[in-house]
Amino acid sequence: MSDSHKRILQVVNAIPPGRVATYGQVAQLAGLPRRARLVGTVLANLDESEQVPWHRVINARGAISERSSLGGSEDYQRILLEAEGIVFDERDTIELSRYRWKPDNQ
DNA sequence: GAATTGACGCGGC
DNA sequence: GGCCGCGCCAATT
Repeated sequence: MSDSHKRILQVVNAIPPGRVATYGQVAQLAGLPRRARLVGTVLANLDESEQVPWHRVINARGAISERSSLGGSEDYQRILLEAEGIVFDERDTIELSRYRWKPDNQ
């Protein structure tokens, strides 16, 4: 496991419930500016035993990017987020200005 | 080891 | 935020 991977997982793991973070944000917090895509690959290859709240990581538009291989539960991520109090609008997006995680204030 | 692909971001139009 | 193109890095083929 690379150090970059560990830092990414650490950041994702630090996202408080009821808040979300974009890939770019996670990448930057992990010390990897503009490596949003890397965050995606790492999460895609996540091991089951990692126990990371990957559902709190979304794309820059505030929408959910689903995995290549859907395990049948396509809306699993959305369900988890709604369970934390996050509301989706008609376009299946959330208000980033309201739910985005702010590391400074948490 | 080169080419391809992939949970993306950002600047332009 | 809709679509297009470019950039970036790792895993896969």
